[in-house]
Amino acid sequence: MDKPNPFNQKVYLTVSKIPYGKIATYGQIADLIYAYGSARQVGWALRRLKLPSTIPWYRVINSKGEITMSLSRNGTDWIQKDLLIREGIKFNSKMKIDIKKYLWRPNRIGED
DNA sequence: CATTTGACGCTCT
DNA sequence: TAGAGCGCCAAAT
Repeated sequence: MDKPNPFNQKVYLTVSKIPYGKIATYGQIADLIYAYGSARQVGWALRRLKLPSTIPWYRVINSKGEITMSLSRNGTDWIQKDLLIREGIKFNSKMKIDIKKYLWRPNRIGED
């Protein structure tokens, strides 16, 4: 079975805080867990998730405001798109999200 | 142990 | 605005 890595746990914890209808980027998550520059490791952590999961993994996208499509994801990328649309997030003609509008802003003062 | 791969991201052209 | 190049770091081969 999977050994619980501290890094992964931090990723899952942070991702779990993303509110409904909002999104976060890989780099943002990495930054929040004090691992600036390790965006790829965030992706690696989410890849290890078994679906279905209680973690809103689908609310994490890349900095371009789009879902990272990859054959290695075995179709989970399209599932992600569907789930986001179900939360009211809109995609434009280029399959992109208005990141400025939906980006999650972690514990700001007076929030949370 | 060396090399490649990958759910990323910033910078330069 | 788009695309190419480079840096990043853990896991897989």
